Amino acid sequence: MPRDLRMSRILHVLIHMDRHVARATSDQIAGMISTNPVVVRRMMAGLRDRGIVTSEKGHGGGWRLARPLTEVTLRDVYEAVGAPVLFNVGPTAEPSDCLVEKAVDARLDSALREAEARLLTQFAAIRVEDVVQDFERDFADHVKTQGERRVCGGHTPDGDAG
Amino acid sequence: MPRDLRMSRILHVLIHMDRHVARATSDQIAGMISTNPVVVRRMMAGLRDRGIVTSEKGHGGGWRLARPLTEVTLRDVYEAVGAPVLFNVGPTAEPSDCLVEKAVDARLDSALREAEARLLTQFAAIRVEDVVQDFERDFADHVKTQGERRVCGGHTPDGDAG
DNA sequence: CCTTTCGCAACAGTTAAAGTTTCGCGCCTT
DNA sequence: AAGGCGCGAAACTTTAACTGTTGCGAAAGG
Repeated sequence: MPRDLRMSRILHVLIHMDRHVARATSDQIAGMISTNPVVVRRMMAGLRDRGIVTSEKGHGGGWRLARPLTEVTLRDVYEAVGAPVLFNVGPTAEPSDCLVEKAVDARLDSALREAEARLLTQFAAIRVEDVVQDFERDFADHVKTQGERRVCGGHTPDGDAG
Repeated sequence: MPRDLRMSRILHVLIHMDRHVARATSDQIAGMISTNPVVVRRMMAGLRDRGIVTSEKGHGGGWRLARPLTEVTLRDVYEAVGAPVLFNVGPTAEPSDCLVEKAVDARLDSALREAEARLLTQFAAIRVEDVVQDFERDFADHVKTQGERRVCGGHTPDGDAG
């Protein structure tokens, strides 16, 4: 159970916006992911800087998708939150004079860099729209077996339910 | 949160013990990795439980390797420190009722699990002895180009220089 | 008996994300 | 033009895990 939840939360938000609420205020978004509007603005700022969403102030303001989710990959989202360190483990931060430590850290670094490169490649290959497809399949099954049309937090797939 | 340095530090220690100091007290080991003996004992406890090292109390006590480094892999070390969470990013810890969140977390989980499995497989394929080989090659170069025989922290490759 | 050395418990320090509070500043409505 | 809405940003506190530190107990040996 890792710590940095921003990717998960942002994907959650982007999909809700695409499917259910074209425009959403930070307050409404905060409701979707059970947090508060300041945290939302902090997360969304990176997306705005990368042209994934836009923000508007004042009455009728809030957040909108700036491009379709077919043109946003998980890697875009990862970078939009500042490309945080992926691994919780790793070699010592600063190089040492000790040749033993150098050899150890070189090995660890090599393994971790390869794993990181692979993971980022995989992130780049997954469009947010692919996750939407996953959701739609799950949702169809859910409706069929349980007759329940609500998704979560009062939102339905056909419109904003506040 | 700072990165988890235990694997790096333990590998450093194991190699020094194998090459330079057959027996070492927690105090001496703490000197090798610039920390204090309590941290050392905490790290080494897992290795002892897994039969990688042994500890003895009292005069002449301390730590010893219990088996050759050809029989210890990076994965053994990883598990000896409690198999900490590898990734710093990931989905929300607890499953949600929201189908969107479920779809998001399933995708992230899938990508991360695959990356984790690959990394652990790679750790399992690297014996600590392989890192010793890396070190010996580097050390030979070092002696050739700089004529310096010290490794670090006052230890030489031929014996304990406490 | 006394020193050495590990074993263990308890607590403070560090770091980055998450959560909160409180401003200011545009923008739309009236 | 006034007022409320909503983002922007700064300044905290909280959280979680490893790390660092102190103190006491127990075992081993001279």
